[in-house]
Amino acid sequence: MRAAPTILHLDMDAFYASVEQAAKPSLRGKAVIVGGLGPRGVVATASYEARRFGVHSAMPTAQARRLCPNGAYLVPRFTLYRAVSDLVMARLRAMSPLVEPLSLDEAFVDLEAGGAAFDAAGARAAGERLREDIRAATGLSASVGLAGSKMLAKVASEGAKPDGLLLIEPGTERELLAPMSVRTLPGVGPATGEHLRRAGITTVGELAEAGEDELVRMTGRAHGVALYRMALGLDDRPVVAERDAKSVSVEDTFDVDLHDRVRIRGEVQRLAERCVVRLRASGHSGRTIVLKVRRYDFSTLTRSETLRGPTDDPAVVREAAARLLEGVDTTGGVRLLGVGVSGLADFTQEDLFAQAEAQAEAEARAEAEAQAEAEARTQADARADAPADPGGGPARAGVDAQGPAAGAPGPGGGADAVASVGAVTQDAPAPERSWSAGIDVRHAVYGPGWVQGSGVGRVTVRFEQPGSAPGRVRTFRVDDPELESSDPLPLAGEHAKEDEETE
DNA sequence: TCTGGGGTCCTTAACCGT
DNA sequence: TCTGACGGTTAAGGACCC
Repeated sequence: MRAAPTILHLDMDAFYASVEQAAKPSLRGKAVIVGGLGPRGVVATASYEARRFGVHSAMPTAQARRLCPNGAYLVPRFTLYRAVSDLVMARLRAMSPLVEPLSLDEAFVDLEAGGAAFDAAGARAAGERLREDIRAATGLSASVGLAGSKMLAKVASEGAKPDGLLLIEPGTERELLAPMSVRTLPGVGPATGEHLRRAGITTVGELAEAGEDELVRMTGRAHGVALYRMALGLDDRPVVAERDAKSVSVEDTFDVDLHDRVRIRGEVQRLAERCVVRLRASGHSGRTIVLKVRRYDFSTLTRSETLRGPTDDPAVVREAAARLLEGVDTTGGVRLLGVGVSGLADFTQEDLFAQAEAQAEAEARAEAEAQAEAEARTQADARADAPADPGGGPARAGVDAQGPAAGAPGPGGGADAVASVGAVTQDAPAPERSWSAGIDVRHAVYGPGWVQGSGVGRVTVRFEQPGSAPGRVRTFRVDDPELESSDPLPLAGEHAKEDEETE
């Protein structure tokens, strides 16, 4: 157990919010909240300035607005975050081949495997170099934790935040952990935390004292064993580079609950299509179709069906999802619908066979329903665009359209159903362009900027860009022909240039 | 105006076959 | 032939993570 502290955990500080601040000079030093902006949105990330008001992630955006009414509320722009994340991950991979990304802003690195460090001094040096590197490449701050195991490295980076580095010396971990809350251990969330609290266990030290048998009895086999080992600072999970996806899913929460059964069926069909697009983009097919329904009272249920073989055929997934929906009572209203595929397989020869079989099966059944659904879909126009893939051909097509990517307003917040914004409704075909707060735009005269807000037929744009000084604000009509949405501009990083060539 | 979206892993129960 | 143990698969739900 005397492992050298050469496992590194990297955590970008308030990542989404920090990227937005880097991209929008006028927001530096300000409270920035990134998340869903609709009536049912939640906060994804709050800048440290916003956290001072009590805003934190997973909080309903409405509550955040009450706590911090003057913050900048922005919609997340994942393509931009992914691009920045790629720059960061590239730095990590330059240190070691053993890099395990956990999300866009977090990763483990096994420094020893890469020959980057073999002892505490070397690890600390590598960690500091990495932080400088990331700042130079992206302008963002990162926190680094170093320890002899993944769990401890993560605890360390948590303690290092923001913009710091913390190394846990081997031999000190038990004393270090003992006084900490059980909630600091990965895997202990609200439910387990409360469960343990009722048993009088609130610290990691008390967890260790309880003993393995007791913990297994309280929390179940796998959880109990893992908990006990973590309480002792024991964790021998390796850093694994490539972990393949186990499922693909899409889901939508609606601004208002859906009651109309026809509309619900239509939404399920749309979700199934989107799910398949993603499934194919990931190079997989899948065998189990899952329908998820969250009802008006927030109770959630799932229904699943396993096919005889894997498929990536939109028709097959659509029909399976429709079948699953028939077994669900939606009276009272539905707030969320989701469609997923699990039991993933890479494409293989047999798939073609299984697929044809599954399809024949499904087709035999659906028929009549499909008719009704087709009609339902007409009303759910949206910007579905969807090439539809009529011929039903194998459609294994290499690239398949990935959508307009980047800055496109995207379906983010159930664009339909809006209307609510009092009256108006000019002759023109409704607001077909949605100017979500935070997205990038370009004006024919004033150049690049971003949407600061919109409403009552107006959109307010701030004209500035990553390298520039804080910019001026101007207001336009939402249908101003000189205004268009645009792709995010790269952040102003010293070394950013070479990497962008590829984009 | 309470509570997103994308995942992972675990547990339990039912069922099937050996 | 009946019964039981056991393992694998499927389905459903829940906790947790970022």
